[in-house]
Amino acid sequence: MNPAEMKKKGGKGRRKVEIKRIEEEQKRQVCFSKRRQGLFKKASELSTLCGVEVAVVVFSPAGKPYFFGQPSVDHVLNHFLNVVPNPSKQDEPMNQDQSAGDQSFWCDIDLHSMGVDELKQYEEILAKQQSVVTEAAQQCYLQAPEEAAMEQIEALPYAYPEVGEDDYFLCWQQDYDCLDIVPI
Amino acid sequence: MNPAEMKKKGGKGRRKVEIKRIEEEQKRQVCFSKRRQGLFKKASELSTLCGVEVAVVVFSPAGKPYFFGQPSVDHVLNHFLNVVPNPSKQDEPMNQDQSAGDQSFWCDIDLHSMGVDELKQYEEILAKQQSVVTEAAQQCYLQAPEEAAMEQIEALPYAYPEVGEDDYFLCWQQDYDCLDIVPI
DNA sequence: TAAGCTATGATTAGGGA
DNA sequence: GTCCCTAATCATAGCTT
Repeated sequence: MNPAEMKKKGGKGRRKVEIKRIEEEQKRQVCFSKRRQGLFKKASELSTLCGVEVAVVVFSPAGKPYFFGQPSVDHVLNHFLNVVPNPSKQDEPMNQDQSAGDQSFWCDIDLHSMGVDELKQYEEILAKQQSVVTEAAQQCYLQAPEEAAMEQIEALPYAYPEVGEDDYFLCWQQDYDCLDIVPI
Repeated sequence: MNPAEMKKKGGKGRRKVEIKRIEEEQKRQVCFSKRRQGLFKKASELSTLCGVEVAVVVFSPAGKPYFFGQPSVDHVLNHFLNVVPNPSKQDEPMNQDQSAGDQSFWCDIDLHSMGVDELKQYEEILAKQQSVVTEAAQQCYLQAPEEAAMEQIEALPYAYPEVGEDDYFLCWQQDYDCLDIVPI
C-alpha cells in the first residue's frame, strides 16, 4: 500500500507502542481511558474465571479515582491490609507481582475440603468470637447504657453478587482469634 | 501453512473462552497464574504510559495475596482511602461491577461503635455461623468418616501484622448469613 | 511440575465522527 | 470525553517438554 492509499483509507490500526510516558496530553487521556477499561475487564475476567477476590484502584491523570472490586473494593482492601500490613516494604523499584511472606497466621479454607476435626476446631473459634462480641456488648453497656449507634449499622452498604448458599471460605487467624467467612 | 503442517506443529493456539468459573482446579490455577501476570503487566503499562497511580490486589484461588502498586500499593491505597472513604456508594464512570442494583448486604462495622442491641444481633449471626460449620462437619463425616484433610489447614500461611486486641471490624451479610471479623 | 510454543482470539493505536 | 472502524500487535489456551 502506497502512502496515498495509506492516507486515504489506511494508516490506521495499531502501531507498536513503546512503553514510556505519553507526553501529549490528549493522547495520554485517550490512552488512559481505553486502557483503564481494558484493565478492569481483565480484572473482572480473572475474578470470574478463577473465582478470586480482586481490587484495582487507579487515579486518572487528573487525579480522579477509578476502581474495580470483586466482591467489593473495600472487602478486598480490608482483607489485604490485614494480611499484608506493610506492602511498601515489599515493593521493589521495578514493581512486580509478589506474594506475601511465609510467616503466617491466616488460612483461607474451603469448608468442604476440611475434615471433621478441623471443622470442630473452627466451631471453637466461632465460639470464641461470640465471647468477643459478648464482651464488647457488656463493655458497651457499662460505658453508655442509653446509647446505641444504630445508624452506623446501615452506614456502609455495599452491593454484593449472587452466591450459592453452600460455598464458603473460612479464614481465621490464630493469634488474634479473628475469622472471616465469605462466600466464594 | 497446509493442513499437514497444521497437524504436525499447529492445531494449538487460543480457543475462544467463555468467561465463567473454571471448574477444574489444575486449569484454574494455571489460568490464574498466567492472567495475573497479564493483569499486572497491563497495570504497569497503564501507569507508565499515562503517569498515573495504580494498585492491584488479588487473592489467589488458595487465598494467597498478590499485589502490584505504582508507586506502591501502600501509597495508592492510602490515597484512595483518604479520597474515597466509601467507594461503593460512588458512581464509577465506566465499568462498575457493583452494578446490579443498590441492594446492599455488606456492612463494615466497628464493634466499638455498636450499641448493645446490635451486638446481640451479631451474637446471633455468629451462632448461625456455627450451625453452618457444624452442618459442614456432619456432612463431611457422613461422606468420608475416615478422611481428614489435615494438611490443608497449614497449607496457606501468611504474614500478619501486630494489632491491638480490641480493635475489630465486623462485616456481615444479611441474606447469606456470612460474616467477617477482622482487626483494623 | 513448571516452563516454552504457537495459532488464534483479543486488544488497542490511530483516525474520524 | 465517547463511539466506531481497521489492522497490527498482544495475550493466552491448549499443548509439549
